[in-house]
Amino acid sequence: MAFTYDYERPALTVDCVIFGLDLDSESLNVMLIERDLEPFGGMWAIPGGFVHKGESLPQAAMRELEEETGITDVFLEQLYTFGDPKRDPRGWVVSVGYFALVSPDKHPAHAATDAREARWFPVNKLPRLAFDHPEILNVALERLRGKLTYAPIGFELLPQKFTIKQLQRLYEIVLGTQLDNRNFRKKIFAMDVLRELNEIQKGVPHRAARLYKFDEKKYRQLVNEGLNFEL
Amino acid sequence: MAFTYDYERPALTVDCVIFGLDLDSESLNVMLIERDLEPFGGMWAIPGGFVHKGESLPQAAMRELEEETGITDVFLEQLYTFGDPKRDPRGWVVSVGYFALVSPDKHPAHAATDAREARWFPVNKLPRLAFDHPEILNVALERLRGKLTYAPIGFELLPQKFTIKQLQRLYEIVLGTQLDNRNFRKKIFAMDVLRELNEIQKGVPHRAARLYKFDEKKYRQLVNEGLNFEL
DNA sequence: CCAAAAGTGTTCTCCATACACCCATGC
DNA sequence: GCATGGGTGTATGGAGAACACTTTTGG
Repeated sequence: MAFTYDYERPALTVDCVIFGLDLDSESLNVMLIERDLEPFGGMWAIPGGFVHKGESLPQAAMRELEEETGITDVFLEQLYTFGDPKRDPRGWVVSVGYFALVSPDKHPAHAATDAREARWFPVNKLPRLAFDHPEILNVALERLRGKLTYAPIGFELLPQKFTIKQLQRLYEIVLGTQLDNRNFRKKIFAMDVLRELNEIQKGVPHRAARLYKFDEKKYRQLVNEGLNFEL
Repeated sequence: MAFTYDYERPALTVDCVIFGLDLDSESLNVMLIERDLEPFGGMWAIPGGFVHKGESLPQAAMRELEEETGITDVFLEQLYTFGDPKRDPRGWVVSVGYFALVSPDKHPAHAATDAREARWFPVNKLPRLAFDHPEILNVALERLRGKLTYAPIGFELLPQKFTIKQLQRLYEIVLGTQLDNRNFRKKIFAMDVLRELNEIQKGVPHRAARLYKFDEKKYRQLVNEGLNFEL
């Protein structure tokens, strides 16, 4: 029993890279908070904080998310653990990185947050970041881009009801590519994971597009039957 | 400064899932060690141990690997971090999981280890494992299988010089599929990442196959030019 | 010369790509 | 009726699946 205490222990934190999509400005955004304490006072940082005893890691990540940004109920996935002994000037602090995807339904990517000092930044117009947060953010971005093509996580960044074009824009924005309209539609419809709604877009100055929902039940079922999502 | 000490800290460990391939018995193996201490005394476990202060996580993983199994200089990649507060009956122990791939050149997957109590087990004939190690092992296996198809990590499990057939067997063994001989060759040659050697297999009672090496330099170069490895 | 595995040629099908076209709606 | 984006049809090439075939070597 005793030997678990024979070594000095690190402090343990979670940091959450929170992604949001702004379809108006066509940008992928990240939520950052302004640090008031030293070190790195006045700089921007990824939301995060210490893991409490008795908490699981995802619990800690969700708690910090809510405390610092007011965001709840989002897609959350463990990213990577950063443990370089010099990553925090205050001492030995190991951080488990998470990444979160928030839908504009739950939190508009251009609006202010409830929490003071929290703001969205476009991923290509980031301020200088505290600690090793640039690295964490890079890892998160790579993961998001990588995973987008083979897992249905993009829907987490869209409103529940979306048009095919919006879905396509999402892929184009995040991956930085241009996709052929026709072929994108064929591909996504071929997978048969969308439910067509009897509703159309509103407030556009041209033909309104049909709205769709991601059908998660059907998706799971198809996966069991051997489907592998790919876009 | 003081506030980094306001919370109780977890013990931090690394655990390494070590994969090896035995081409004779055609099995994917995992190296396990027999625990002598309680809890879980007498059960088998994934090699691992406490992270020391001043060490980075990969350093700790490599050190534990060498101390417990004698294995050095292998492919090592961070897997996932396991932090359930109940995962260790001794208290709060968070573990960063790693997975390692070892070549038969460096450590034959059927031989005994230098370290006492360390042994290879075929992944489909595992003993009961201590702690949450079954879960860690599953995550590692999924990662290995997933990554094998889109990253050139399979070569880490083969000797430096190998035949195309051996490479194919590797994929068949790990993925549990059967691959068409002709098509496999076409695919791997089409990617142009192997260097043909002026050497052939020895000691086989039939036509000897040509030996190849993975050409890492060429691979990196091709990746820069837009190649994406896939098998 | 024969068994056993190495290594090759070739057809067929399907799907990603490219691009032209028609449709619906607001102004 | 025309501009704007939504939505569809279809020819083409290339890659993967399937499978028959030839070559080389040890005994």
